[in-house]
Amino acid sequence: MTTESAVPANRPPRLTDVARLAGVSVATASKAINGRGEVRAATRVRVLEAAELLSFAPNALARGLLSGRTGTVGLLTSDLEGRFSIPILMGAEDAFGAGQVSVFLCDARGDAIREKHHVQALLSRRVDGLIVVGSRTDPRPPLAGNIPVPVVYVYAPSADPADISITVDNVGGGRLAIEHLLACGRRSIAHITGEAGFQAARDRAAGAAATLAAAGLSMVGDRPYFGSWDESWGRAAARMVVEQHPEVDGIFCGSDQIARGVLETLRDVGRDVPRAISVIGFDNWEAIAAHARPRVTSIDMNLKHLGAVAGKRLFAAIDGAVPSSEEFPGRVVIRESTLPIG
Amino acid sequence: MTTESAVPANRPPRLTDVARLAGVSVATASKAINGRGEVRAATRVRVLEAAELLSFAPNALARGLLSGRTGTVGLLTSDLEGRFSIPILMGAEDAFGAGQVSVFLCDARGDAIREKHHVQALLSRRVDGLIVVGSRTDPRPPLAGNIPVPVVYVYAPSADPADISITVDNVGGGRLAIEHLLACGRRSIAHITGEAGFQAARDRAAGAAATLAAAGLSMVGDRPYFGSWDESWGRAAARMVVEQHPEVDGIFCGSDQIARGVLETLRDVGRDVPRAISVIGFDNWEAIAAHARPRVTSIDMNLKHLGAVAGKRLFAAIDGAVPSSEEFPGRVVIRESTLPIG
DNA sequence: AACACCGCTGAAAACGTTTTAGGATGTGTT
DNA sequence: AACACATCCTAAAACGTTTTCAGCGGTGTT
Repeated sequence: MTTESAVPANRPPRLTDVARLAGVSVATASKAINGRGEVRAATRVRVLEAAELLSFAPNALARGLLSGRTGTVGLLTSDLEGRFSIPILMGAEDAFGAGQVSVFLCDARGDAIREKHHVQALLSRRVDGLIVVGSRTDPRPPLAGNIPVPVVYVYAPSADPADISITVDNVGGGRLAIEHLLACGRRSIAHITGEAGFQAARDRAAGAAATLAAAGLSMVGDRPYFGSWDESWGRAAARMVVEQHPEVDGIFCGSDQIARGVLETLRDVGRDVPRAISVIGFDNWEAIAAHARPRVTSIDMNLKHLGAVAGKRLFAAIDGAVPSSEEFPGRVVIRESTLPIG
Repeated sequence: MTTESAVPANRPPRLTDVARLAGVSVATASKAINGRGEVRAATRVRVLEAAELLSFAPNALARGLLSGRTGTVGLLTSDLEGRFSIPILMGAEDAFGAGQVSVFLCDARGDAIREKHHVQALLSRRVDGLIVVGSRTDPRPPLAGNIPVPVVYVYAPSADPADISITVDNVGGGRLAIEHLLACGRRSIAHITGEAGFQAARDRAAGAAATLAAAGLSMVGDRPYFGSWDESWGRAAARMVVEQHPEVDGIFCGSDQIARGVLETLRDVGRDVPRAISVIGFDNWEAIAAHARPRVTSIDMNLKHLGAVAGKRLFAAIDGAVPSSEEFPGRVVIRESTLPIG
């Protein structure tokens, strides 16, 4: 009962252990495992078997130290709670998942100090690149200091147009929403949305206004109803709209929460959705939109796709390419609160 | 205009650069920067100034390779979309944030293969420990293979009682909900909840039943109404309950979504909440509970705290301690759907 | 003036891998 | 039999840091 000579004590196996077990040098073992260099087939098999037996996993630190590449990416988000970051984060993880890349997650909480600190930590760990995820579409200041690795900004673009930003086309989103309401035969359309301080609110409103104008129409009330993003504003604003403009037959809401509030009021005042009036939301937040009564048609911003694209662009940049910024359209997810004609 | 001799080309500065600029050896520079060993005050200052000037950040790979500690933790979640993982994840990040630890995020999507793959990747990067976050409270199989670092399971406990699991006391949560309804003077209480296949549903129901029994009462309908976790089940079940048991004056819902559905039905049938009947939800999902009309009292599971505790216990385990499993109580967040007496 | 001692600094080894350059072995050619 | 040449393998250097140990100069003691 002698102790198996090549089995290491109580530590992860090293390449040395594999080499010893296979009866070759570490250099040969390395080449066999990585499929590089000239190694005889029989030798390669022997090494691979040894590695398998010890369940050897190469030390990524040593490898990274030598090669300069760590196979590691920093993901800097500004609000982990927010529901915008998560799908983006998932998309990015997807883009990496298949390969050999792992993601460092950091939440800066929208705090510049914390952000700087996290960037430091990430750089000292020699990440190959950074993805910066924002929670609103207003441009954000670019990362401070000179960052020695590629950076891709998602959702919230960098204020510096020279940076790579992957964003949502909110103007187009507003257009899509109005086009859908028009396709439903609606002609008296109001727009109830969130805080005017948000670029997203202004962009969507601009897209909506332009599309209505192109159809020879104007917004009910002549301007968007800016307020807050939540249900109570939807309830209050809807009440105003139906009282002041009883002819309204379509409402474009800046968020699904607003849409739910709007639906509630319409129900209270006896307006039938979608027969008498159509309602469309924004964000396609499943939990909110898909469980209302009736279920809410909404604009989906394809955030997961956005994240995936960001991941791919970052890869490209790491490999030396110079990707440019991109803006992606949303799509209409039709549910029961709108009734397309035909 | 000679090139500053100590300024490196176009690469991150190394300790060598700092040492050269300060006119000392790398050994001394290292000691000065880390506050270790005997370094004369004047020398230390000179080194620190040089480091500052070059904005030197030590290469964590090299450091980790030597010390065996990477200051890195793996966070393995099974559903990033789910709203349970996120607060936990935030709490854990908080627990680490202040220190020198960074978090590797991986989403296994509930897929065992992918999970194994991610664990491999994390181990090859020599994480110091692992946190495994589940999305439902049913025990999960422990990580396969022998993991050479400490592991802490959160929310979903490991099926192996020898592992460290940090969980929510769902039985206690059921008790809290019923106690609150009793404190509101309610005596005819129904329980509408999600799928019976979920341990969480069964635990909460058990806690509720026990508490009612201790008060000499029984559940309206004599058993919980198991169904699904969403609003439509809340609507349907509430209709059944008020028709078959018109005496009902309190409803404990297994989720805030169910509670919203229940509220809608009660409104439709003209039952006044909270005067004629009290409703309490579970999860305290802000977006759902805090925007209903009336706003929903709910049980909060303190998930963020759970994550923070998991982080701390992992630290302790890394430092050689042997923490044990812990179960944490929830708390009642009172809103408008219940009206406490007095 | 010789000695011990203290405070500070530097040379070198170590962590585990990849890569380069060169060595050993064997095969075919003259 | 000597040579050129593949083929396969190994020794050693390198990545950037921390740590150990020895050395060096200066100070106080005898």
